[in-house]
Amino acid sequence: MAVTIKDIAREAGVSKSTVSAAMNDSPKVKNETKERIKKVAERLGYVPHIGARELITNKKLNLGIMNLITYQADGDIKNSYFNQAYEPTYYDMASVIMTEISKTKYGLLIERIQIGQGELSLPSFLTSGRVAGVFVVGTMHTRDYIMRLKEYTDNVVVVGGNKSDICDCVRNDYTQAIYTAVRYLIDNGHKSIAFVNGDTLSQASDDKLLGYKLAMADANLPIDSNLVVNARFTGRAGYDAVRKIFESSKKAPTAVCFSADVMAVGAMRYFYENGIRVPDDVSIIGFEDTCLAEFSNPQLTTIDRNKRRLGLEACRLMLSKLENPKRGFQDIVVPFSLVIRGSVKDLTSK
Amino acid sequence: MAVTIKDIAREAGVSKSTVSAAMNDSPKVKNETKERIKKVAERLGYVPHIGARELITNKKLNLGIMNLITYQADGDIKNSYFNQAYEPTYYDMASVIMTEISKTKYGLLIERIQIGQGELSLPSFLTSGRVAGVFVVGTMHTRDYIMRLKEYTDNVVVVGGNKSDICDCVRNDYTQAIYTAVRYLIDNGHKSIAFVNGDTLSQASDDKLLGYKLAMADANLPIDSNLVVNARFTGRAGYDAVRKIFESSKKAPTAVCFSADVMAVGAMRYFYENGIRVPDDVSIIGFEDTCLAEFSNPQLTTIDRNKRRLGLEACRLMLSKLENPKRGFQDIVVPFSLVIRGSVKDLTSK
DNA sequence: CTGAAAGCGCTTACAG
DNA sequence: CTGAAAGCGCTTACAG
Repeated sequence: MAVTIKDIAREAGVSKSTVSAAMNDSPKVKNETKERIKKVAERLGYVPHIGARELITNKKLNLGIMNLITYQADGDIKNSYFNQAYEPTYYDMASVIMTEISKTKYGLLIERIQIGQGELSLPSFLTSGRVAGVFVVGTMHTRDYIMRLKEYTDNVVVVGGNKSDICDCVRNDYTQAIYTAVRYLIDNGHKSIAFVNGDTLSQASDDKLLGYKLAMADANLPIDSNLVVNARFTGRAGYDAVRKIFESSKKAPTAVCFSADVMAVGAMRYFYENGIRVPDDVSIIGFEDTCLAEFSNPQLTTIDRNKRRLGLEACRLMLSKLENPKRGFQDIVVPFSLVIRGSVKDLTSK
Repeated sequence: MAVTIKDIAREAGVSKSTVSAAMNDSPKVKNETKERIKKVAERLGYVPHIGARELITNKKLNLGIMNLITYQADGDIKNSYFNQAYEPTYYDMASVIMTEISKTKYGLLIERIQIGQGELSLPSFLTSGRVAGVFVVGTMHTRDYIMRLKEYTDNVVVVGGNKSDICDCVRNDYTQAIYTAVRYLIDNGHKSIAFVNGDTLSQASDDKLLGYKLAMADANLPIDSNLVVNARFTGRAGYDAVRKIFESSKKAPTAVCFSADVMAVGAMRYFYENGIRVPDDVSIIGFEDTCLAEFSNPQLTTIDRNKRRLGLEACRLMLSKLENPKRGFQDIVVPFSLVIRGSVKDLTSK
């Protein structure tokens, strides 16, 4: 049996109420008594019972994080990383949140949720009433889905998605980000630039396309609709996208902007297999800055979303909402940055 | 306010005891009453209060998973993926566990723990008494550390570590695995084979070294001690290891076996930068089968640890221990398999 | 400043 | 087969 406030009360010669007040640093308890009680608690190895506390305060002391998984055969992590959604991105985001939340009084539950296949399943930590709030990671959800979550809790923070009027959001300015990427290609002398956009179901795809169009327009470059395609967030999709572009175009583009690193690195396989050299024959740029970008050869030039900051802000928002449930929803836009590595060739100095 | 058994009792015209028994499918309740009660519960949207249940049963209804992180500056996920421990491996393992545990009555808490820097920190879900058991992912821990964990719970399952007499273990036969990898190189005609082993602190390094030695001995191949090095589990370490080997050897080895994919792919950067072609000039083989292996060019031949099976067995062990706390500790060895891709050249057909 | 009492939502003997 | 009572470990008014 674990030690309880009753044990401490007996040992310290005070009542349970006093122990409780002392452990919660209530100003009602004399400092001397408080210290004596705390010392006893320490000695006895007292750990408050979370369940009892949740019961009496009518507040949950856990938070949940849900990774929205798509394109994957039923929980099977084998089945080729190349063909499925690239999950390490979720982990990067989640890992910051884990570290931050572990410093608070909350525990952090985690669940992977498969969505996009008919009915939307909900995380069981939500439906079983375990959590005081949830972090939703990823862009592949709809407003309706968030509404479903909100039947269980009002404390929803979407990390790396889009602006929403029904929950807190932490995200990047996707239009500006892709604009910056394409602009960088243009500044390096590229004129024929393909754009491999993300999934049509992703909330960010429209913003990204706008960024591409704006950058091209600002440089007075015409847009060839054959060079703009949508693809899923997998290596395979990136591979297929560039194959289609390079096999069908009379004159291949000199550069390709991808709306996710995973597609860019997938495309590198196509280039490698076909003797098309990066960056000598084609320049490419990604978006996200995953480990894939740093481990590829050449290393991928990309846009760093600042996942650490994204996670930090998400925690801040969650904690503030928990403190002050009535405050309005917030939308935090985190700055991104261009990471120049080795996949873009400068055509101007040539 | 959430609906409680009291509400259901009133609505169904029975006592709280009966509601409780009915919801727990006790045989003591007549089927007819049971169904009536369940229907009411359903209609009212009843969700049992986990905390209350934990309190009265004196059992925790959450489990914890801890990812043992090494080589990393204080929770900072930026700071170069190339230079730090490769975490997606943890995520792969954890992801299977998430999926499995979400099907049970347990919730799953997650935490990243930095170890190997002086004092061993414990996950707060353990010290705060939230969990009924913990999954420990990774090889970078000591027996002492497991003992520390066991001060809090007897239900510890180490996933992907080594055999232990004080907890359940799910792992691979590292000696056999590396033997198989090296043997594959030998079968492809390689005679001068370097071995980049893992961190000296990893529990598996000794086993792996043995596998290398056995394979070489079985083929009557001499071991050049200059070709056997230890390295940390980072891309940078793999890079540095092969640089050292290739810069110092008079005759470079024709093949290198790495005890982790992350090091192999890190080494590919060195080869790429120095115009050493894989597999034409040097053959390499990894261990683990991470996404890095599939996304590299050429794709990395490696050993698949069968992470899915590893995670599945870990869950099975945890659940069985929870059911039957007195059973002895088990040691499950999961079969691995060789995944042949494009990083090994066949010298025999030449 | 300290203590006695009530009660959160559940389960578990025990009585009928 | 069903119900009344006790109690898990805590916090929160309230009384002194």
